[in-house]
Amino acid sequence: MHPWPKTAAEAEEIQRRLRPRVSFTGPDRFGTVAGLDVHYRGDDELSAAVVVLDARSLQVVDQALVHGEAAFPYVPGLFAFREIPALVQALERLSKAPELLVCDGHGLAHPRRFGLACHLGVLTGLPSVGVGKTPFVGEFDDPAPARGSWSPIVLDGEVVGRVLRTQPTVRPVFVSPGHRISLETACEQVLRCAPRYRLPEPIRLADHLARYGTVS
DNA sequence: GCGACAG
DNA sequence: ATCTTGTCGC
Repeated sequence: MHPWPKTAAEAEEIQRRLRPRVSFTGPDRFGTVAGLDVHYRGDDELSAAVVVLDARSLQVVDQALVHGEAAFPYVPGLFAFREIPALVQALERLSKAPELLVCDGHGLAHPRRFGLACHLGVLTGLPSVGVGKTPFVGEFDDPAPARGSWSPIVLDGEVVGRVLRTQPTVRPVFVSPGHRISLETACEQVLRCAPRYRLPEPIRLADHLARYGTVS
């Protein structure tokens, strides 16, 4: 991870410079799907995990876990600079690159339209989608109670994501495109990855791996 | 100016 | 993110 920012101003400048590289078109079928998550143990110590699943069976086919330190303080809007170095290292330890990255954090639904999912996608060149557990930016209505229901997240008059209900009557998740994917395909993939629980399986397993050191 | 603010 | 018990419901 080349020149890493030292100040918030530098970090924002990097976001504005990389933002134009984001693409919203790409594959709409994926053979493998990777979930990424980071677990903190203290102020700076962290564990970054990546779990790769067969997109069809949702069975684990690969995984990687790295321990390191946060690369930047936590600042809303600059969250990616904290976890990206460790997450990229974890991705490099996989036997082969996954076809889609499911990130724990927003993508386009970001103040400068360049959240963690976009950043990770652009740096790796891989399709990516952002899945947030809580809202960050934009306005939205509560989606209907049925699984698959959704409502748009609007920021400055632009649709930047969707509030998606992955399970009946369960609190929805916030989906936004990362890189090389459309909002429609992003939601389709997140829903397919969450057949049983609120959070998509790739993220649940990555969280478990980062937290306990093992999947399952 | 003040408050809110992904993980 | 993390600090934290019991409790309600399928």
